[in-house]
Amino acid sequence: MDPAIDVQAKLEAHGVNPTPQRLEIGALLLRQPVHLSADQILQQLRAAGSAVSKATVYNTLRLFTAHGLVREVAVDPGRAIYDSTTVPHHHFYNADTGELTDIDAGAVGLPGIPSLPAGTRAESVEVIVRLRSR
Amino acid sequence: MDPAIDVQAKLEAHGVNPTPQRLEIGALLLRQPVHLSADQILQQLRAAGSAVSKATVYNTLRLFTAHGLVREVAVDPGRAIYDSTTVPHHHFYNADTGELTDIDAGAVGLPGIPSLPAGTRAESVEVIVRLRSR
DNA sequence: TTCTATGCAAAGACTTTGCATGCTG
DNA sequence: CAGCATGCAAAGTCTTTGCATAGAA
Repeated sequence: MDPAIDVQAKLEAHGVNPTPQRLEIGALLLRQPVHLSADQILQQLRAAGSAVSKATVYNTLRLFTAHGLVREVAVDPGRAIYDSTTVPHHHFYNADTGELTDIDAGAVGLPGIPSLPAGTRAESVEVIVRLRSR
Repeated sequence: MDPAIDVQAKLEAHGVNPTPQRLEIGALLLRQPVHLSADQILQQLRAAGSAVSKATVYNTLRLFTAHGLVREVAVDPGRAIYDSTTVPHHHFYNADTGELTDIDAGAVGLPGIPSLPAGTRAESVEVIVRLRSR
């Protein structure tokens, strides 16, 4: 059972055409829970000898996000982090190391979100606990 | 009681030298609770006839943040929003309009943040409720 | 062959850096 | 006069766009 099959099936299940570049990027993101920036993905591709362009990495990440294969995490204005865990959950963010750690949604109670502004619906509730190394 | 005095006093209380440019930027940010991006601040300065450069706006915002006069809110990777309310609180973020609204910290219960990773201390806990227009 | 989808070079947006200028002791 | 603080032009960094290419009908 070639693990590449998993990635291909996952792309197809989400309506994404499995091109070679998307399979390469998907292999890095979709086989295990990871938090990666676009640049980290590009580094890993280069290290593995791949020649996928930077623009294609960005476009692919945008496509994956639009199709629900990954989630964008906003912790640092200035670079997006992509999270391959798509079920609702929260994050520790260590501002000193840049390290991002998952917090299970069940571990955080969230009673009493106030009523939403008129004409809107809630799309997600995200808790970020910012840390500093001690 | 010239309101400009307020801004000057506030800068001095936080150890920031009140230069003309900083007073101009402070007047936009520090007199009332606002959420502004660097670009919005630049627009407002230009509209008021000011000639402060873009770089100075960015540098000043960084300085204000370092001295606790404003807080950076990470909602959109790609542009920072500066919040003149520095006491702990949370946010609604309308991804369609870009609008950011405060949620009082008392309105959201947050029982059970799991124990922190070893060697770290929590700096802040931020809840972001993402909205879409309906 | 025409039409659509794909991938990347080049362009754009946002932010930081390095240095010229002017002020302080 | 030496040294430091300040503000901005220019140089990054990160991301998106537009078009050439390749593939499908």
